[in-house]
Amino acid sequence: MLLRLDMASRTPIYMQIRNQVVLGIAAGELAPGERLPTIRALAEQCGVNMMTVSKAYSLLRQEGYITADRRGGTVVSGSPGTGALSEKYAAALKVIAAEARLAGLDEEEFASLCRQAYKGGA
Amino acid sequence: MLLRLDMASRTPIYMQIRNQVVLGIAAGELAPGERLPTIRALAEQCGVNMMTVSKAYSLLRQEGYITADRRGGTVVSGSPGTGALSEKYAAALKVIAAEARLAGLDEEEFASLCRQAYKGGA
Amino acid sequence: MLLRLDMASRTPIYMQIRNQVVLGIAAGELAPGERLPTIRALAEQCGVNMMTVSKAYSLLRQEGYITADRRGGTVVSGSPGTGALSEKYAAALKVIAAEARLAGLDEEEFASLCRQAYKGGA
Amino acid sequence: MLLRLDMASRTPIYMQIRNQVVLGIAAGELAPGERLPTIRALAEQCGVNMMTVSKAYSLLRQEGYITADRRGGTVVSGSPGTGALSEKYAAALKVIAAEARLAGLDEEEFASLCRQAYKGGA
DNA sequence: GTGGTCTAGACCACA
DNA sequence: GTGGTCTAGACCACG
Repeated sequence: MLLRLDMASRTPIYMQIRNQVVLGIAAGELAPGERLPTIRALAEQCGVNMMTVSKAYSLLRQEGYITADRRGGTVVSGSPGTGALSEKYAAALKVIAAEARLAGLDEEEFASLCRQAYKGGA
Repeated sequence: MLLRLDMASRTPIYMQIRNQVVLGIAAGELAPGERLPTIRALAEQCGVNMMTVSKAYSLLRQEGYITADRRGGTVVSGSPGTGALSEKYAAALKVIAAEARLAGLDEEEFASLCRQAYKGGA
Repeated sequence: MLLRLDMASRTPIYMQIRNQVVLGIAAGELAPGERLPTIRALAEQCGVNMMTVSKAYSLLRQEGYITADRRGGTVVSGSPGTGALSEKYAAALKVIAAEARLAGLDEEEFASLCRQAYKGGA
Repeated sequence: MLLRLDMASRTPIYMQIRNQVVLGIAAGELAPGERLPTIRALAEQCGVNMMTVSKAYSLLRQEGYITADRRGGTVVSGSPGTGALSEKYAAALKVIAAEARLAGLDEEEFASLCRQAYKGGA
């Protein structure tokens, strides 16, 4: 599990970390129960401040993707799955679909792209 | 074409305006050649600062969705269509797909959701 | 709305701020739609760091008690009310009830104390 | 008397142990004079560090809920009962009452909830 | 050694 | 001028 951060991106670093952890979990690289790197270790590895990593972990914890075990360490939590995409992501998906339509993709091409994105996390 | 802005959202207002214009174009509510409201009019209608609308228009112009009219107005441009989703949106789609997977949706359900989002802009 | 912080308490400062804002809203001192002090102002007034106040506001926002208006400022949100006490607080209430019982209070005395606490926020 | 510890909770483990002992005493499951498990036994049973259990016992002793037995054991002490809720818990109760009010509960509903919490420890 | 909290600065996007 | 983000330190509670 190696993180790639783009310091020039307008996406906040803590959100980039959060996104890549989510991608890692979805891809199975991070199995439920597996331990994440410590805040300090990840901060050093990425060359960012501890608080930035801490913020990412806090967000992930709040979203239920990970849990902080009081005995030390942070582990991936076996997420139950609500069975539905959150409203926020559904709205984002609509915008992306509009972009795709205006880029000239037809419904099949877009659906294929989406399947590919889904499979990417396998 | 009525804009719905959420002042409490974390998405910047200018981006909300931009997104809704893109959605409007994709849905055919805004046809190529059609004239957009003036910055002043839209700002008043939405109750936001003119600078905010200006920023949205600048972004849309820069992305090629609209073009400055000869007489100072702004019109929807006939989109060329590159035939591919921009890298930025492809990355966002991957994250959304991961969210969907972790929410418990299988590939078919996600693809169906994507088709729906695409059709929504019809 | 004046905040009283106890720097010696083991309750984190950001949580003290959060609690007092909740108490203020419940007491009607902070009406829905009313604007909260800016992070900077409150930080200076309380003699704490901006980030500490920011953390308290973030928590309150996440809990739905306040909303950050993008046009600047933070306002009290008219909370809908779920109609039930969260599990976390229900558990805390059980512990308090046990403490009361062991302190020698009977059911009536405890209920009276609870009513008083409820009315205190009127 | 079986303890249920949540390693993912933000409440420290030693405090969870302390709280459950208090709940156990209030509920009568632990009678005055009754002997508590040894630190070592409880630590093994719960899968936590001995120091953690020791900390909980120290706190309970300091609060007067338990006393050190002559031969090294620990027994539940006959609680004197001060007749009043400690200031700390009164403050916590106020916050909970505020939460309840904002959750939409009226005074009766809250009082009923409190009686229930009190009776729960019967 | 872990995460949690806090400080005293700073820069930036947004409006 | 607002909140959001980040840094480079530090101390503390917990286990």
